[in-house]
Amino acid sequence: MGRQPCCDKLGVKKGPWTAEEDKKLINFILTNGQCCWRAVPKLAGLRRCGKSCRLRWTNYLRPDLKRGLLSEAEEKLVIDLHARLGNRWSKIAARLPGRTDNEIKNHWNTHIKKKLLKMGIDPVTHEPLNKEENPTDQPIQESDQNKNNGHQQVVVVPESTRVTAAVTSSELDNSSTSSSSASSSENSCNESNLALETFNKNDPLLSCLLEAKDAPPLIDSSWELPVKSFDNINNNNNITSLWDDGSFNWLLDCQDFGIHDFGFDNCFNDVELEVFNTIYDMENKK
DNA sequence: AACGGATGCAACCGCATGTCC
DNA sequence: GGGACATGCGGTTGCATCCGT
Repeated sequence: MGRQPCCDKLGVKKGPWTAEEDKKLINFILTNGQCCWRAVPKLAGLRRCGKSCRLRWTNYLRPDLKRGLLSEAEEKLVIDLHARLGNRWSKIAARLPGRTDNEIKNHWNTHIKKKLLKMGIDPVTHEPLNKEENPTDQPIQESDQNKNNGHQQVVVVPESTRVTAAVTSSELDNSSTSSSSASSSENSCNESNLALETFNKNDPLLSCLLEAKDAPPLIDSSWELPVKSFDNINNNNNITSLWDDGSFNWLLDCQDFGIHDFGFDNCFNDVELEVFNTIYDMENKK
């Protein structure tokens, strides 16, 4: 007996999501929370596979997602983590708050890989492509099998780049298991700072990258809540001008999300929540 | 302006893993 | 312990957009 398909293939829609479908999914999850993805399409009135709903939510609709290209700092962190973890994108994503495994995977394949190759660095081994043999710095193959739940994956790390500071691969694994969900973004934010601080500057690749002058701040300014904007609203009650000057573009990025589900309602007072709802309505009417 | 190749990203697929009974 | 099912993960694909000719 073969395994049942995750959903009834007949009558299941595929391809890009429409705004209407997004709205249904968001409404459902905001009302009911995330549970039992298999049942979500039916309950939400969607002709989609549960898997597809989960993917759409985690990769696109989730409110805590950052948008736009990865910053220099994030890119460096991805490279560092990839050197230690290999293609374990979800583990890597867990260290970058607001980023999804899919996003990082795509960014790696489309940007970072090419950048590394251009720099003469093998994106798989993180070693120089035409590296001369150096007996004092032989790469050490760290079998990752135990940490990787049986995956036959070997991360090749040169001895000079092995972690001597606070974060080790096993620690990464341990922490990521506890911070793999969106709900732990605060923790993972701190952890990503920690991981960045622990870059081993002896790594030829990392030291090269770290030499870049004027690196942007680790925390993307767009990630901060526009507290000033809320002050203006409280004082002036002028929502439209605030919207026009871009103060609330971050809300557009978040689309229409579940502030209650994510504890954001603890961050906002009643006026702010009202503003949020007004903006949401305005955007829907556009 | 039109065409074709390159690029980037959202979404799908199949397998692995976790959990429940 | 093992089967069934739900969820998670990573590789891959398809398509829209960009860009050069």
